[in-house]
Amino acid sequence: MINELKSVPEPTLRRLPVYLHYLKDIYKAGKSEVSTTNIAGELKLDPTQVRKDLAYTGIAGKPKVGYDVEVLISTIEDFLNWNNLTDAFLVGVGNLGMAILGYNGFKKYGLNIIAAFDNDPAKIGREIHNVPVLPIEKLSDLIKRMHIHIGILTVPATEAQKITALMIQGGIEAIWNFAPASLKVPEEIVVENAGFTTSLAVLTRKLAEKLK
Amino acid sequence: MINELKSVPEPTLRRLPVYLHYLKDIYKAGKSEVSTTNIAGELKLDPTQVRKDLAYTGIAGKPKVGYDVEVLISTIEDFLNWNNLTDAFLVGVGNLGMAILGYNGFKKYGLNIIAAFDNDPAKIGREIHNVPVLPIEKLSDLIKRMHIHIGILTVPATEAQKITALMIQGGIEAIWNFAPASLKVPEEIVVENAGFTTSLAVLTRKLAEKLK
DNA sequence: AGTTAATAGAGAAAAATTTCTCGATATAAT
DNA sequence: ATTATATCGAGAAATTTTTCTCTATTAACT
Repeated sequence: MINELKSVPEPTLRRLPVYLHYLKDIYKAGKSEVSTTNIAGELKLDPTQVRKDLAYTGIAGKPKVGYDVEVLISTIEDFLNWNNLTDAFLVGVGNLGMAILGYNGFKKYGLNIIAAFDNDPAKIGREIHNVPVLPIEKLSDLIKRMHIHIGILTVPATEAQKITALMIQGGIEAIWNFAPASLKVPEEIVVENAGFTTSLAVLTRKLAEKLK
Repeated sequence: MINELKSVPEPTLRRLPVYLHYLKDIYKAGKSEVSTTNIAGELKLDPTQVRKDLAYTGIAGKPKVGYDVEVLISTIEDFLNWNNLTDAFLVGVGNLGMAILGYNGFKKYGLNIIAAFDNDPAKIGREIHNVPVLPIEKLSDLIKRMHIHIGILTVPATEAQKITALMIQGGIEAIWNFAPASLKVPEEIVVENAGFTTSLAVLTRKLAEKLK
């Protein structure tokens, strides 16, 4: 039972990167200490909520002062495992897939995309932003051989389940799904849906509510 | 007070597009009726939860049968206002901005991107996937003149607040923010953060928890 | 027609999440 | 040293969200 990680409420988890970004901002601006009163005020949240969220990461603050910004940043990053690079495969080198390959900031978030896969002969064999594009046929086997844990899914919705099956066959642990589809996976596989449509639904509905 | 739209719990809102996708799938497959038992089983949710979610859209089901799939689809789409096209501007024609411009499925979600903005002279004046790229200087004024309600923000985090200010100056109503930054906006502006990092945090933490 | 089975919908209960209250503690000012 | 102030952290309360329970309704079967 040693080293077991306690599960965190998902709302908390979703706020942590928001804190992190703000903390990096003020760190760059020279602040070395910060209180939850300050964070909450800036991000329009409740101070107690921020305190409880931060408590999950295990950090301790000092009364009257708050938290050491530098320590807090690295504690959150550790908590999210963003200080360890994890290799990942990306499948689907379309518009979105290319954009993701082109964004070279993922290393900051612990993600290292080492290969991409597609079925378009025009793309296979090429390198996109220094990442080689390989044929889908090799996906399963390479996941297995290279012990890849994270698969990034940027294929059309129609292909999503098929590719998912291949990933699982190879032994993938987690899938970052950008397709607007809900994947069928065994219980133990981590799936995080990052499709635009969820977010867009929130936007369009709130706008409709606002404009009556 | 007539025509006031009741506000929906956000968790519900986030599930609606998931239902919608599944419903379209089974509709294509020829099913004309569906029960929440079925939906919930397929999406691994609780049937009562699905029923309560759907109830927000105002649809009524029939005992023993469930809901008419076609009616349900269009009811959800109406609810999200995806049956009305809303014009939008996109700002920041980088990797992600281009990918979004290249995805021509947004009309299905009620979104019509009619112009893009950037400060790169090499891009200004060109058309990307039939959308003209204009200089940032014109952003504010065109939002005002064309009564644009939705701004899509795909600029680097460092520019995000600056562009946000320009959008608000023009009178934007809602911002779909893809930058990993939390924007400062007046209370009445709708902001939906769609940055990757939130989603990635959930993925990497859950994976870390799973692998202990 | 009567019976059975499946499901919607309403309301209650349970669980999760957020917000409030308060005592303890560290810092700065007097 | 004493006092005043800001904030953490623990626990309680309130709120929101999810899950459970039950009744009524519809359709298919006997």
